[in-house]
Formats: sequence, structure tokens, C-alpha cells
Amino acid sequence: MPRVKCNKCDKAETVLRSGFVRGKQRFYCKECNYHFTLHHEGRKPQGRQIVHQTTIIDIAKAIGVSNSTVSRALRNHADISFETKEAIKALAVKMDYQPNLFAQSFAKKQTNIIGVIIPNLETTFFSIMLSGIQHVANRYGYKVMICQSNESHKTEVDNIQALMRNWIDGLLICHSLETASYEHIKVHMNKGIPIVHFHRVCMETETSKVMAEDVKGAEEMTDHLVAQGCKRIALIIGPHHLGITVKRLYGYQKSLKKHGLRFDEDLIAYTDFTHQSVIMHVDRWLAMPERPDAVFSISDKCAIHTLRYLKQLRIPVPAAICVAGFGNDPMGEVIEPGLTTYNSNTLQVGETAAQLFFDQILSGENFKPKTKIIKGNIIIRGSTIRHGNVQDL
Amino acid sequence: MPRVKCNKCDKAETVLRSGFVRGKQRFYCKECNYHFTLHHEGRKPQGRQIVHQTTIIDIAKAIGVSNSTVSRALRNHADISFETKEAIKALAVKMDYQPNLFAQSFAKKQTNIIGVIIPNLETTFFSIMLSGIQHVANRYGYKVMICQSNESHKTEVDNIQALMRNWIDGLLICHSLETASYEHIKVHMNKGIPIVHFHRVCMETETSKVMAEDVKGAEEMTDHLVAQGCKRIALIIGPHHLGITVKRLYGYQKSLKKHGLRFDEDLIAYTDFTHQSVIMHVDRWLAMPERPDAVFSISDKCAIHTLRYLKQLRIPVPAAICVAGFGNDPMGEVIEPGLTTYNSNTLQVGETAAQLFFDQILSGENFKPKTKIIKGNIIIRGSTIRHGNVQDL
DNA sequence: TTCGTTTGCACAAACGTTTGCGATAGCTAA
DNA sequence: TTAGCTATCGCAAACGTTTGTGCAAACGAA
Repeated sequence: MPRVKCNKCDKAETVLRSGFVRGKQRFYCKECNYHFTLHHEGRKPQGRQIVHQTTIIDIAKAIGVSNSTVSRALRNHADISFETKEAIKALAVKMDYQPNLFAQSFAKKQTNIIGVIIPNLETTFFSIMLSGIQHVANRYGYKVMICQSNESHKTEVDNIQALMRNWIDGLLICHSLETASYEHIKVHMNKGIPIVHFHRVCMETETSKVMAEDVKGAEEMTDHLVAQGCKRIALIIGPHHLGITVKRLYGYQKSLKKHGLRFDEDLIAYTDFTHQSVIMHVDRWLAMPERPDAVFSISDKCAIHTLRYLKQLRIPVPAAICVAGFGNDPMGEVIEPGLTTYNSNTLQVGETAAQLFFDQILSGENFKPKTKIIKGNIIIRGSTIRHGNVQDL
Repeated sequence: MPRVKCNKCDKAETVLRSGFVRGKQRFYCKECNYHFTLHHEGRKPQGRQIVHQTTIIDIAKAIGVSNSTVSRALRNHADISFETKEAIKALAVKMDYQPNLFAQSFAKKQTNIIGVIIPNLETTFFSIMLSGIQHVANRYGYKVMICQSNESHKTEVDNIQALMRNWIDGLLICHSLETASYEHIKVHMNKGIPIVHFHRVCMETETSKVMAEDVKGAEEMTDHLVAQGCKRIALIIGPHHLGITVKRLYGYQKSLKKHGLRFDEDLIAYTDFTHQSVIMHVDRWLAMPERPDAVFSISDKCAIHTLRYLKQLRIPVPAAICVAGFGNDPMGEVIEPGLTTYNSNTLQVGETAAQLFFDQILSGENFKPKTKIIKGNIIIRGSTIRHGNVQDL
């Protein structure tokens, strides 16, 4: 018989062993018909054992007030007397109190975190937009949580799902190339979490949107190429379903029409912006009986691929073929000849996206989604200058 | 007399008005000596009114078990019977249950968020490392919260402070240029939150570190320049206190010594990596009676500034001056002549940094900080090739 | 005085999940 | 049978903060 006393009757002779539960010896008191295990200490703290941080409760105990008073004092609530406030604040500093933002967010149901989904981080274009978002967010005391979709629709959906699980106060998204359906966005439209689209926007949803001057920019660029004497202007665009594809194609067509040039479907390359797909189309064009005399890409990255490939083939740029891009990638300034491009003010696109989010949460119920077009300007460099003395604008 | 009944004695005739409290009429019952205000509904939910998300409690009520059972069922705990588990899981799907990660983290005192502090996002070099971190983190189910220090020490300190307020499970940091003291890191060393340094590391702390082959890379590059016939090799480095400055300078000196070349302090440029500071030093060098015949920059960005500036001055590269960089910035491949550089496997640096964090949390108490050196390789391009037929390695 | 008002603080619920342990019904082996 | 076990589930604390409201004391005016 074990020498253990029953928790109820305090007798030892009626206690029997009663198996194990979760690895601990269990006992049974016949008289009380009572099962129990031994445990000496109280409830143990669980989870990773982190060094104890000073809490509001610690301060409250130390100074002899309630924790609500401490909470209000630290937040300068009017209900607390000046003296109490000062005493509490001083003690908080002395005890190195750091508010547990986590508990705070939990209580307020507000995280002060914005989720951002972008195709990837390595592309300068996207990282610059991201930087713009970050700066504005920081100004409002918000943190930014970033997910990369890697241009995969599935990853994008997964990321949204993860972010939306009560993490974020808002979502800023630039869709992946693959994304053609927007159900994953619509599902979250009624949850009260503001969603802002930027760069690659979705026209099907009632969300705020930020984009470049896609139509005007493409039109201006095509105008410029025509002015340089180009008559067969090839166009590198993205997938059919992409907004910027549609809009920049429209601007291009508008310009052609204006100048009485024929639109040739064969000069359009729907790509996924990869090196491979660009080269394929350039090869195709070069094999045509009537070669294009200009290539306009709606992405600087692809324009640079084209430019380098043409140089590799010893085809003179701009003499034989002009090359123009869109987006003002820093690399366009370094390559030779310099790449003519449209400066779409990438940083400002990011900043505006974040700003629209704050507009929305600050205006509350009666907010109507806004669409902002960020003004840009054409930058003319060597890759399109045929008759000299054209200055950078 | 107001027609209001006392909450205690239920009489109306003894009740008097008793001022206003927080904008609401207050009453007082003479007989009970009891103050009260009227309020009809119960406690209202506060904070931003978000659409109600299904919680564990909802499921528990719907199916008639306790919430602990639901929690365990969803996490596949052994204590729950197969049938119950299946029923709960099915209902969870049906009710579109999304676990509140926030409450989860709060209860477990673990956020599954890694904080990352980098100088900025626009620089390709950093955004690539960041991407590496992200990919590894995602593999482990962690999210990444990013802060930019903008090369400012104060911002860096502020960011750490903010992140450390119970937000993050770990901190990955690449110090700002200004950072020369590491007190802000040491303060957090004993909080049980793993800290990993990458790229710009801190040698004063017992933290895990990831860096490139700084000494060997600089030495190899200098060797290469010497092999090209260069005898006066100028060096662009960062501030004195920076680890990569010290180590790459050391590698450079090692090579000079090996080849019997004199070390000339005048050929060393301590910069802050800005365009301006680079140009200043290049001007200084060009004005010297004995001009350098090579410029080696420990940052590709500065090497590119140099290269472009020399081209602008019509100084032939590499014929008059060779230019070499470090870091394998994609731009080095595009510029003409191509920039010789040291490929430090930036992506892998980021990946390894994240991996070291997971190594640490997985190994628990008995973890010893590790230092990993990421192997790199020299990439030889036109900017340093003087006697032809040197192949890319 | 005495009623009416303000000031300053305390109490406790609420947030959603995890988890240590209690507890019972039913099962198994002696 | 019955003592000893196991399988399943419930209860309630704990996490740290915010916030609606109760309430006593001080204060002011009639």
C-alpha cells in the first residue's frame, strides 16, 4: 500500500494505486470513491520559457493600484489624476515596462499590420513599390507583413488565406501573373478589412486601386516611336487577362490609329515576361519578311532582354530597330544604348497604395473606393533616338 | 421626480437624479444609498466592428462539446475519439472556421513571425537576401516582418525596439552603415529571442552570423587584378567600423603583400557607399601624379558608379584603369564593359540566416551560436580583362 | 446643511485559444 | 466479481490589455 493520503478524507489506508495517467501515478480512495494524482506546484507556465517582461499587472501591484488604472494612466486617460499618472509613468520607466503589443492587439482586435502581397522581392520594380508602402505605413505606426506570390496563383491564394486569419488590418495586393480569377479576393470583400490593389489591379471588385498612366504612357511612347520614323512597332505585353496588358495595348493601338498605321496582330507578343518567351518572339519577328523597326515592351525587364539580344545578334539599335520599355528600371540608364522608357513613378505608386488604405480606415463607414492614376513621364534615351538632338524630357 | 425604479429596492419614489456620468443620466436611491445609471443592453463589443468569424466556441456550441475538445480535435490530439474528430472537422469546414492565429499566438506566446531589419529594400542586393530569408521562413510556416533602417542607426534602434515588443520569435539583422555600437543588440540578448546577424555582422555578440567569403574574395579579386598587370590598385570600402570593410581590406592587403606590392593608404577610400563620396575619391585618385591602374570596390554599386564616371571622362576601362566590384549585382552583367565581380551568393546568405534561426529554436537550450561563411566565386568580365582570352569562371 | 456633481479609481468582462488535470464510463485481467 | 486501466471528454486557468461601468469621496451650490 502506498503511503499517500486521500485528498478528501485524508486517510492513507483506503488509498490504492490506480494505474497511470499521462505518465503519472494515479491513486484511488475506496472510501471516497475518488481518483486523484499527486502534484505539488500549481499551474506551470507553458510555451517557450521567455524571460519575464514587466506587465501592467506588475506595475499595478508594485504601486498598489488596479491594472486598469495603470493602463489608463499610461495612455493619458482623463480619469486619472495627475499625480497618479506621473507616479505610474515613472515606475513604468524604472521597471522597463514594454507594452505587450500582442495582447494589446488582441484586446483591441486591431493589429496595426498591413499585409502586402507582391509577385516577388528581387525585381527592383516591386521592391521599390514595397519601399514606398513601408515608408507610409511606418509614418502611421503600422508594420508591414510581406508575402511573395512568386507569380503563382495558388501561392497568392494561400498567402491571402494566411494573412486574413485575423492578422492584418488591411491588404495591399499586386496580383500574380497567373491570376485570372478573383474569387479569392471577393470572398474577403465583406470582412471589413480594406483591400487596395496596386499596379496589377482587379477591375471586378469594388476596391481602391492605384495604377500608372497605362493608356497615356503607352500612347505617348508609341507616338514617340512613330516620330522617330518607326512604322512597324512590335509590342511585348503580358498575358491576355492582365490589366496592364489590356490598357497599354489600347494606348498603343490608339496611337497607331491616330497616325494612320495598320495594327498587325503578328507584331504583338503575349508573354509571361520571362527571358525565354521574349527571345522566342524576337526571333519570330526577325524571321518575318517585313521585320519590325521598333520593339516596345511594357516591361523594362523585357525591353532589356530584347536590347541585349539584338546587340548579341549585331543588329544595330536604334538604327535598325528601336527599343523602348516601361517602368524606368535603373538598369535602363546603365545599358548601352540607354533605354527609352516611361517613368511610372514606382515609389509613388507604393506610397499611394498605402495612403489609400489609411484614407479608408480613417474615413470609416462612408468610404467609397478610389482609383488613383499616378502621373508619369517619358524618358528618352539612346535606344530610340534616330535623328539626334532629342533631349531627355 | 423621474419615474425610475431603484435597482435594489425597486421603489420609484425614493429615486433622485444624481448628475451625469460620462454623458448618461445618473440616479440615486435615498433609501438604499445607491447610485446607478440606466443601461439596457449588455456589454457591447468594442473596437472596429468586424464581421464575426467562426470561433472554436461557435463550433463547440453547435456540436455540443466543450471548446477544449474542439481545439484538440482540430489539432488531432490523441485524447479525442475518431468519430468526434471527424464530426468536428466536418463542421469546422462547413462553418468556414478560420483559426484566429492571433489568439493562438497569444495563448502559446509564440508568434511564428521573424523580424528582419535591413538597410533598405530598393537595393537589389538586400532584397535578394530578403527573398532568401522569406523562402526558408515560409517553408517552416513562419511569416516575416520587415523593417528598413535606411542606413540610420536611430531608425535601426527604434525598429528593434518595436519588433521586440513581444512581436517576434526571432530577429535577423543586417546593421545600418551608421551602426558602430551594439548596445541595442546586447540589451536583447538575454530575452530568449534568437538573433542572427547576416552580411553586416557584429562580432561583439554571441549570436549566429552569416557572411560572405570576405577575406578570400577580396584577396582573390586583388590577385586577379595583379595578374592583369595592375600595380596600383585603389580600393573603395565602407566606414572604418564596418566588418566587411575590415575583412575585405585585410584580404586586399594580404594579396598585395603576397605579390610584393606596396600598400598605399592614399589609395584607400573610406566611403558611405553613396555616389557622391565615390566620385570624390575617384577625382582625388585621378589627380594623383601616379594614378591608380585599377579600382576595386567592395560594393558593386560603387564599382558601377566608378565605371560610369570613368566612361564619362573617356578614360578607357580596362585599358587605363581596371574596375572590379563585389556582390554580383545583376547590373554588372549589363553594363559595358561587363563588371568583374565576386559572386557572394546573396540569396544563399539570406537562406542561411533564416536556417540558422531555425537551427537555434529547434535545438533549444543547448544551442551554440554558429558562424557560417557562404562560399563565392569570382566572375571575370570585360572591366578587368587586359590580355584577352580569360574565360568566365 | 443637504442635494447635486465631479473626480478618481476599482472591478470584472471580454478577446479566442491552449492545456493541465479532473472525472466518468466502460473495459480487461485476475 | 472487482481491482486496475484506458479512452474520452469537460472544466477552468492562463495569456496581457482594454474598457464599460460601479462607487466612494470630495466638492460645489442652494
